Amino acid sequence: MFKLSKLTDYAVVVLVRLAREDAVQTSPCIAAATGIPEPTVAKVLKTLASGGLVLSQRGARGGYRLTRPLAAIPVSDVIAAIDGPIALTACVDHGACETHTLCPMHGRWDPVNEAIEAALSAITLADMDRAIPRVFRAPADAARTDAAKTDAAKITA
Amino acid sequence: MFKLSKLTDYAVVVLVRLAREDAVQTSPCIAAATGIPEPTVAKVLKTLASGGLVLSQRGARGGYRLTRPLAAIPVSDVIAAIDGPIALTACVDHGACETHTLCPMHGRWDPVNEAIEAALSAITLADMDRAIPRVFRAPADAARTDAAKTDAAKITA
DNA sequence: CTGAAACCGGACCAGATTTGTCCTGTTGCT
DNA sequence: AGCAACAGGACAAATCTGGTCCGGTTTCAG
Repeated sequence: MFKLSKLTDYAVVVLVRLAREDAVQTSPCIAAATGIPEPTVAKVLKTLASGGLVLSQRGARGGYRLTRPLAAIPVSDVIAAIDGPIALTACVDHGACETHTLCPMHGRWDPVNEAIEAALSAITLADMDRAIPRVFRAPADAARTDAAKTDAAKITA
Repeated sequence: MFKLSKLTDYAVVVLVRLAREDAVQTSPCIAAATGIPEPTVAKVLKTLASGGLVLSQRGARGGYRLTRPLAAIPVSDVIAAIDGPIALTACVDHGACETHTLCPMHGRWDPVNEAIEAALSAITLADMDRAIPRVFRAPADAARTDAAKTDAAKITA
């Protein structure tokens, strides 16, 4: 029904959260800060890493960090990383449906697909970050402060 | 994964087919012409009828016909009729997620949603009809022999 | 050198959603 | 009347997603 997966939603939250710190952040830490279950955060981060949106640092004291600023990440990249390439229907980019001869719609969705991709490429995560009503910014910031303290404690410990 | 349902795909095929005749057409007839199973065609048409995109004529000699020309039907209308209103995430148009205070992304997807809706409203079924490679234009009625050279028909957009 | 912390990558199950079909009215032409 | 065709919902099967868990590997700290 033309919705995107919840994982993509999470990915945006995680990425924005990741942008608030310079240091690498662990998935448990991000999970605590965002309220998303830890295994899910880990899964999202792994996917984002293989998509090249975040860098991973292995070993103790490891974690993740962004590869580019939020303003350089269009929404289309996040969706592509999580959900795979944007393709509204099976006909769009695979050469064709199995039966060329009977598929009366081959290539039909191409212009639609391109229009959507263009729209999605024009919006960056920085835009989405700005779009949050201020009512929700403050609490998020508060949560961040707390979490940051926790992080600091852990790091200095 | 950011795909639309197959039903929507069918709906476009059915609507385009419907536009080729002035007279009302029955669902069995359309099913035969498009190769889509008859019960499914009937389901799609019923949905489209309740969405106001086609008019139904009951009784013997009944059938369906378009309420407006293809050029006056944006893709967004078809999607809205089949899949419901366009809403990328649950947060988009419902007031909010259950827990306002903890949802750090309330309202975040709004600009994205609007961009997509705009892109979808700008493309009509007539545009999609034109987008079909010529190999597939005439032959919706009769399976053609030249299906092999579809590659040559790669869109010249 | 040893241990712990953290990522890697895949398998896995439960649940929701979608697909496609059918059945029983109701309407309206002939 | 009789028949053709739509109306509307119920339904089972299949697919997909969401979310979790596991063993393995890498790296840092003591």
